[in-house]
Amino acid sequence: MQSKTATIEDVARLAGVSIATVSRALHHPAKVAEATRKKVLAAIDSTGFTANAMAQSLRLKSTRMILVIVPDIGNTFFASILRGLEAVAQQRGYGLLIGNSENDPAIEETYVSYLRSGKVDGLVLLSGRLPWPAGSIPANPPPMISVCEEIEMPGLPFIGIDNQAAARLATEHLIAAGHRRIAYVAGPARNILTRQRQDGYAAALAAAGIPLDPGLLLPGDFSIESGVRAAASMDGMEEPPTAFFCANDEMAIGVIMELTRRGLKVPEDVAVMGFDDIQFSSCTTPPLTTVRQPRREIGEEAMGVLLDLIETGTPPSLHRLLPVELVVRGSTGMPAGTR
Amino acid sequence: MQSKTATIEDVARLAGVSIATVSRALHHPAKVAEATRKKVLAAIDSTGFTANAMAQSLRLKSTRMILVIVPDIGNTFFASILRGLEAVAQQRGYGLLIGNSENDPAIEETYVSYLRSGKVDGLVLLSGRLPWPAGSIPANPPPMISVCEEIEMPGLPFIGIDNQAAARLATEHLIAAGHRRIAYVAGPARNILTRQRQDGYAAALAAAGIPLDPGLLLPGDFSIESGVRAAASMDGMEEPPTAFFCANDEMAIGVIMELTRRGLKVPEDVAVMGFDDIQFSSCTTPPLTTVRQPRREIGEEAMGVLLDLIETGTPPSLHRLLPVELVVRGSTGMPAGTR
DNA sequence: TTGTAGGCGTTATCAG
DNA sequence: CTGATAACGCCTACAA
Repeated sequence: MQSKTATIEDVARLAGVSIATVSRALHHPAKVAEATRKKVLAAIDSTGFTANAMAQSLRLKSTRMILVIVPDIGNTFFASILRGLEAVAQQRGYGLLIGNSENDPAIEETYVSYLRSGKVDGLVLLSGRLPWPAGSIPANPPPMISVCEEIEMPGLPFIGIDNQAAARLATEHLIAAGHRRIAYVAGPARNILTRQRQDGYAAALAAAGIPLDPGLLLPGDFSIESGVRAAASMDGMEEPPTAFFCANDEMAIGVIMELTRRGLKVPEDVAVMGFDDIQFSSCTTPPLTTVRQPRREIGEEAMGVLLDLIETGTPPSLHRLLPVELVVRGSTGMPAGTR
Repeated sequence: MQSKTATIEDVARLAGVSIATVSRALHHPAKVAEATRKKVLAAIDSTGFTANAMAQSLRLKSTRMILVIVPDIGNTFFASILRGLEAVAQQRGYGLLIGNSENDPAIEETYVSYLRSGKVDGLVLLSGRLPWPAGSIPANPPPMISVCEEIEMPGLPFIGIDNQAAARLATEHLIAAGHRRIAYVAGPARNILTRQRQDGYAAALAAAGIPLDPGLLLPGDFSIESGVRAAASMDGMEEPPTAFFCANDEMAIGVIMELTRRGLKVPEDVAVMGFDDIQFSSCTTPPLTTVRQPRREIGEEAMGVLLDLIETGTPPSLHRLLPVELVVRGSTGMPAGTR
């Protein structure tokens, strides 16, 4: 229709009112006579007018955009969380800016600039760390929340699960099935999830009176390949584990692959347990027993808290843990007798 | 430091110059005396000034933001494409707004409003369709490009692969291995990828003098479950296929799962071929033979073209196809003799 | 080389 | 109920 996009002025002219009235008709319908409102709406319709978002944001000092920093967009673990985040954002009239950081400081730098320049109103951190170089947190940080991977910072709200309790649950399942030599395949050493899950693993062992064998603490980095390596490390052991508890599903998948390659049967010879319940965990042979996090709910909850924070300004200082669920599939079972 | 974010005025005052000079020092350093530039930079430093992006965008009529509509954020297929898109966007000073549409018109509606309200400068379509209700394409559409799933619209540039040729390549690999009864597991009926890949499949069959058996055209929807169903449909057949060519990897994974569940060996009893080479395709038992798309390159190329279009305004009307690669892994092989 | 001033498109305040 | 009008923060002719 129009060759350039219409402005509020065009609408005003066509409707025969002032631009103030047009704006009011849109945002405070009650303050405008029904008849003029109709005229304005008609004019908007025929001009195809849409308010310029930049002008609005400048005036209102709010963009209704939330930045989500995710460490790896290719990790399906984050997809459901993003869906949850987006669902309530959309519902409350906010948009989501998904930023894939790849753990690259240069990229995080870019995203920080979005905050500082006012491109977004708030921040969701899925990356387990603040996007600022250590120690240089700004004096007045933007509204933000950390999700799943807790970030230690006073006043920073967090939504996730009780990783220690969940890991303990998982390990207990293995113990209940008769396993006593259970390996723990860890994530990156400094990762908080790794540490919390290892604590849960240790707690379950302790409660069952099983001494923790440091030789059964296997390094990993959350990748499939590191799972493969962990399983391969059985080679050097005089007393190999009868079960692997992996800090995430990807590594568990790697473990299963390598075990299978070596002709070991899962779960008859060795049991494998994952963590997270990503989509493909039900597609392995055998399907993976794991711990499911309520990812969508985590996302929904997190966005709710953040938007409350933005809109009301009340720092909630919240630390909310959602319940997990043990998903027993085929990769765990009775241990292969005594070995 | 400062309790409210500094504006250009604060910087100007501190540096003892006008705001115009500050702006110039930032954007046209050559037009400013070296000494004053230094003063300005120092003032910027000590105020912690960052230009307000909304004000800039309003003034410049450009947001340097690109919207990417992806149909399903949980589909790992898109991750590498997004990385490619992001890499060149970042490099050229643009940001990416990733919009997950879930094929939901209501959500697409939201994203369209981003375009109309000037929140973004351009659009990348990974969804295979325009985000406007049929027939209501705006008179002056924003700069955009379709990727992977071609959208038929005059003047709309496209970057992807030659799906027909790729599918033919895949099918020929199966034929070369001796298969003559090859099933095709399709995607959603109206999906263009499905049709193009089926054409390639049919062409390969025709070239080999193998009649196309319509009973071997199996419905699917790109999901793992539909792959399971496709494999299960062997039940009713008097002459079951000795190979499955699936229109994507997810369905191939489903096929392998169901085949295995039925006690059939892959590839000894039945061969399976996928399409896309998603991450987990190397983790199935056996690992999946498939066709790899150069996804990162596709993303990079697409963003390059789009930004050229935005910056120079020249409609390229481009239709660029990138080469694919046959990735032979364990799920294909010699057919089980004559059957 | 620098400063002045107009305007980008909105919204909200304040008179009428 | 409606209309001027002043910001919002920035960039860029134009003038000095």
